[in-house]
Amino acid sequence: MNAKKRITIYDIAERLNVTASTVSRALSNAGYVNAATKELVLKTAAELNYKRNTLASNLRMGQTKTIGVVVPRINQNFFSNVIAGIEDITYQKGYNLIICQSDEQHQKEVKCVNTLINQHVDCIVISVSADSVSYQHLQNVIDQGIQLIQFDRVAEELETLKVINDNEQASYQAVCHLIEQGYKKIALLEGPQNLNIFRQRKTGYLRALEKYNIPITDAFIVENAWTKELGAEATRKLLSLPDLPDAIFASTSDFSALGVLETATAMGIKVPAELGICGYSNEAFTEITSPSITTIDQFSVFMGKTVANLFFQEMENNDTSVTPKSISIQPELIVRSSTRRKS
Amino acid sequence: MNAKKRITIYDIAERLNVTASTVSRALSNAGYVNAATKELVLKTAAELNYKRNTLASNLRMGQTKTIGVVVPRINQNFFSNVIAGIEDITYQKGYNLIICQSDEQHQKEVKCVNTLINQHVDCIVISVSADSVSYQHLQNVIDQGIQLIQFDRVAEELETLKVINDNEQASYQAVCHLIEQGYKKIALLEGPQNLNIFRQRKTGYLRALEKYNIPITDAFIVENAWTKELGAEATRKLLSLPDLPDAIFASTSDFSALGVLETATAMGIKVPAELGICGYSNEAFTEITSPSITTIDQFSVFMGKTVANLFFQEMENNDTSVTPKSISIQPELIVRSSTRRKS
DNA sequence: TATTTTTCTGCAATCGATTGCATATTGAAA
DNA sequence: TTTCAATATGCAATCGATTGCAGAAAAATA
Repeated sequence: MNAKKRITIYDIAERLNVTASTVSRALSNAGYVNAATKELVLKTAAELNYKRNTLASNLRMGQTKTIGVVVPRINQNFFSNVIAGIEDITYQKGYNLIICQSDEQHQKEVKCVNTLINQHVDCIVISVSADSVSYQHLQNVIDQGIQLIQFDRVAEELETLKVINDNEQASYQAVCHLIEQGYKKIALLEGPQNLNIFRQRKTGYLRALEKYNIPITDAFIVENAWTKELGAEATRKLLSLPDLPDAIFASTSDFSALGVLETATAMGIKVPAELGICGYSNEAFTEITSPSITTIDQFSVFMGKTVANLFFQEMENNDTSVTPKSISIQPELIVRSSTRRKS
Repeated sequence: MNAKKRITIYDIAERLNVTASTVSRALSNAGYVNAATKELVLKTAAELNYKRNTLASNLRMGQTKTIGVVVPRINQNFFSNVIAGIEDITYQKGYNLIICQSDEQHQKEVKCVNTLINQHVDCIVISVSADSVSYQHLQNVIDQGIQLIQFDRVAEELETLKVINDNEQASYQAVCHLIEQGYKKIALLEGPQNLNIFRQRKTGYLRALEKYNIPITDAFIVENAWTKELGAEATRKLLSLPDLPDAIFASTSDFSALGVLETATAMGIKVPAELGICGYSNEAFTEITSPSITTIDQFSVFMGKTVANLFFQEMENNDTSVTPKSISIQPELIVRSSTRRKS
């Protein structure tokens, strides 16, 4: 690599017979600088193609104007949308993003978080990985005086800023909708229960059943079915029970719901007539399957924007004033063909 | 914000009655350090919860072990997959990623690139935005001695490392396939011609027609139809021509192809019997539409890995030895129901 | 034991930008 | 003309980690 030496403020200073101080002041628009000098500096900087060394600047200033984001999977729709939302806001404020992927592995997550701390980011935004158990690394972030914002999948016991979906309510609504459509034996595909979001979705499911006085059937609750394949497998199992369910709520994801749909279709079971299907996330494809899949929209881009805005708000009133520590976004049930039996 | 002072090597040094030099050497495993001293340093560092200040380190060392990535849209499947691929490799090597989004706007792209230069990233990976015209900002990157790697959408005139898809060949194959299936009047939905990829795809289309001695019908070539909506609109236009096409190659994206499919279906035109449809990108949904859509897989994650590996290779043999400057990945035509007329 | 080599540690400079303090210049007010 | 404020610039320290050089201590060799 051609490691040419970069132009620094000293080069500019030398050329103009002033000191670096003056150049610095001219470039950063701070303090007193003669108008003519300033113009000269600016002109010379442009000529020499000067680029400020952010490292040096940040080191001196003690802040990096950088936000670190840790998500389980960058290329998962929900997360990439959240990131896009964050980026939208932070870009406007002149902040940078460093993005890390935990790959759903606790150990990698810890490593990512530590790297971000070392990088002196001003804030860490995280959605914890599925196999997280300990949260020492997050406590660490707080101890280092770095703003920590959790979103979606959060460690509830940690006192941090949080942006979450009201999963329980959304799930409750979805199941109520199924019941109102005449489904009576509703199965639940649930996700890893160490994640708050999946616990909440389960609670919503149970609450809806309770409201309508529908007994809970243990066999209808299937653990850990959050990929298309696992959804398909769960469906095969459910549909071979002596007492069949008449609806399946894939609370884990739309992919899981897709697995359900494909399996049911392959088995010659009619959706929604014989089996109702509801997913979670409002992935783009849910609209174009046949039948289209009822699901829950999480407003992911908006969620990202909310996270970023929360950070900037918190920055501004650093007077430890009491700001709401947890923002809850109301997801929306999107009813489509896969659950519509009544007009 | 609680800006607690962080522990530095000086704090450790003071506590142990040695100098920062020794602490530094102990922590970075470089130079001579007494084994006992080293152990003490390590122990104390852990106790005090010391985190190295990467800013200071990078400033001194002149390298950041960071790669900047600029893409048009973070949350577009192809790009988020490429990023995931890059991340996979760079993570293993202990490198960080800074991700920026140009939003398909040239001006924002320039700003992103400049920020990355300021951040002293070791490498910039970019796929240019749709409305790019000038490439001065990229020339800048090179001039600053930063490794530049272009992928997918590249400015061909710039002499940089490139990782591209063989778009022309893929497009050629797709159209040949259509012709072999008996389609004779094939329309093309093309993308912005200032992007190399769309020019290449058009060339492939023309080459295929030529091979089979099919005359070019200007009315069958529709400009700028790269969203679902634009694809739908183009389809309405095409299907109201006096002389109808019998196939549409949405060379821009699968979304465009989806627009075609939906419009055709709504108009009561049978796919693939009356109209063949081929998309581009192998988005997840192409598999689950009915009929499923023939498309081209770009191996996006692999592409990301290739980009990252290329960077590290280039790093290692910095002796300006001649490495291939351009890697071409062969995309794969995935034939599905939307174009299958013959068994 | 004397000499050379190896190991250990400290000193001080460095990376590039920023900033408090001091000094110098200019201009305005008394 | 004197006095004070405002403006302009320089000096030098600072942010935290790294490293070449030098001297001291320990170990190895003659």
